[in-house]
Amino acid sequence: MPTIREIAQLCGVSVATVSRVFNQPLTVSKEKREVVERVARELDYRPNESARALATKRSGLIGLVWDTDHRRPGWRHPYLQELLIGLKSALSAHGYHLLMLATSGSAALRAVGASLADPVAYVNMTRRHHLGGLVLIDSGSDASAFTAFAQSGLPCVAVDVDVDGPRATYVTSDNVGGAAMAVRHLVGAGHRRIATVTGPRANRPAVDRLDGFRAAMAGEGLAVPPEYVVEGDFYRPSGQAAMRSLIALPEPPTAVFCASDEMAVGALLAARHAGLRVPEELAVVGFDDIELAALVDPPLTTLAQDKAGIGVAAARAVLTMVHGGGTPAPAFLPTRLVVRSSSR
Amino acid sequence: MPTIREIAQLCGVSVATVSRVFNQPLTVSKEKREVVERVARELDYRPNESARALATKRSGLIGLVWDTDHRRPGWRHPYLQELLIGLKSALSAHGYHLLMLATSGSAALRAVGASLADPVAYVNMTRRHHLGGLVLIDSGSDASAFTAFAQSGLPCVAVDVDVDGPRATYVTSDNVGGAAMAVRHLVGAGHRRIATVTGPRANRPAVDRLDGFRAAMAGEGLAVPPEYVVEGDFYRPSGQAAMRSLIALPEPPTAVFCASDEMAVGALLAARHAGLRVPEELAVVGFDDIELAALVDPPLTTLAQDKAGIGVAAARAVLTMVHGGGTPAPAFLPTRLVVRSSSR
DNA sequence: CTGAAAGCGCTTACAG
DNA sequence: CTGAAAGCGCTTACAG
Repeated sequence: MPTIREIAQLCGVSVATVSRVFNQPLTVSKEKREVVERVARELDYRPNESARALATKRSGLIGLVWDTDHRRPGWRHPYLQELLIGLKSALSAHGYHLLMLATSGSAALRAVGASLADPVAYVNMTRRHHLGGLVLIDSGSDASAFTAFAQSGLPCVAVDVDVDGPRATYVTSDNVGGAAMAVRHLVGAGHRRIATVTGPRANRPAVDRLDGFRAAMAGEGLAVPPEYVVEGDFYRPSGQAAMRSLIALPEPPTAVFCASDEMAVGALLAARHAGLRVPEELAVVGFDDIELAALVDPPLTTLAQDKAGIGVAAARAVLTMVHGGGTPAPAFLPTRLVVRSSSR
Repeated sequence: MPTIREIAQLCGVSVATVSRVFNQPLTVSKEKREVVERVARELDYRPNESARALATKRSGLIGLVWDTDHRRPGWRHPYLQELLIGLKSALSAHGYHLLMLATSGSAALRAVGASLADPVAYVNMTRRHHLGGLVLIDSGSDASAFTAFAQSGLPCVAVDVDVDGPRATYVTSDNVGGAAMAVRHLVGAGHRRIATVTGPRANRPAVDRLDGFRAAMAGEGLAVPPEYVVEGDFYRPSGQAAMRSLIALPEPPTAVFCASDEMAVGALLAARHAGLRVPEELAVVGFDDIELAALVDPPLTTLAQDKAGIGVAAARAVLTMVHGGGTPAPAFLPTRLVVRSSSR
């Protein structure tokens, strides 16, 4: 690969001039600029990014923190692929690459004193590699660690976790609004006894969906008896168990809003086992709109999240901070009610 | 962040000695080494990776090529998440990070003359960032471009695409063996009229699955009439269409082996629409073992790929080359027959 | 075993 | 507008 020196020699100018042509082209005379540009093109010159990062203390990289291989092996992000597509596309459009940071739980890092999901380790990597900022994806157990990142002062944006810090923000769906839409949809279909299966209490989207559910029920003048609120963990078995307990109630609900599609599928299974027809005897509404939602029997009514849009919004937020545009407010992306056959 | 100079001053040694403590510890006297190590720990010293990469021409990064946002927007990798988990874990274990390279179709890169999926652009990025090597994931249309990478001489390993080059290899499932298992399973269940829905002709796994199918059928002494081989594109609609045409045959098959679970689900739908009972009147076997396979009705018999294992194998292969261990032979990971209710 | 020095390839005040 | 020079933080022959 040619270097800036070779270009300079071939053009009969100094390396400073060559550098300027790429970084502040307007400060170079038209003639010299054109010569340099032509020669650079002919030699297919590309700046060495390591040298660049060393000199400027900036790299064209954004870090991605996504812990994978410990503690919750079964954990599966409901829409990681779409999220990555949105994130990567939006970052690419601005010439940034995405660096998936090695899990801090790795042997190599543990050797230097880092513990699992250790924010310090990630913050160090960020500095060592001159990353512009960090995107944090919760892998089901690191939410608390995220707070520590957020306070590091590095630009960071979390997905589906609310963090707070000088240069920290987050992106999530409008979970409150989505849950409210679910309630209004069910009420509109004539339901009055509506239960909900929530996500974990510690999870922000779970809390918001419950809040939205409660607020909308109150708005409709409907009561929510305590036994109509069952906590799940977002996974299918918990939805199935929750539904089983709801069905066993003296006065079971006629409709249930599940805080995730996985749990809604579990609810569908429980209904089938109990011999309940869906939607005639039980209406079910989920949240996420995962691929499976359209394929189960009956197809699931759900609140679709703008999965790729969340990735795009996260990318925009980091880039805004990287470019000195201040810390953006948290973004709440609208959800969309997709009515299928599991409710009416 | 402290630098090597500060450590050196505090310890009263030269920067060379400090550097050696981290890179060739045995060449430093025990006393000095221990002092340096202690001070480094106290200051939480971490080497600046940009400086390191500049000096050594090596970075602790492996590049990932996965084009996302063009030409085939609907394309979905059947097991990207598991693949990434395997890849990242195995890389992490050796202290390497994974750099998701910006899509070369981005405006920024196009501006410098790179076209879509342009191997040259990726090869350049690899050099500019001193990446150790490249992992290539086919996004449905880039297989041909992969050949160009492979010939660049950079260490690269492709997933599910056969590439050939001085430092290129690939990882895939034992597709031939998997298809053969499917055939033997169906024959064992008493079927003799067995059809197959293949993937695209240009796709290596598709070709291998067809070869395995044919070989096993021959081995069982069974004929494969030409109309029993229908080409699909791995997606559901194509499986559904293919099954429809098979059902319409004067002598329809009693069993079908689909080269992907998505197509098998399509086949299931076609069978349902035609009023055929599965598995009584038609047995269906898929390939992949995606999450959906266990959840459709009836649950799908399929050949499970070792998804994370493929990622791990890819990681091992690049690292072997990075560490000068030569070019590993292509790896064919075993598949596992998972018998569910769609066949018997 | 250790240090002085050159070098990796680029950027950016500082003079002119 | 342009160049000489210092500097980013590290590594590695080369002497000793």
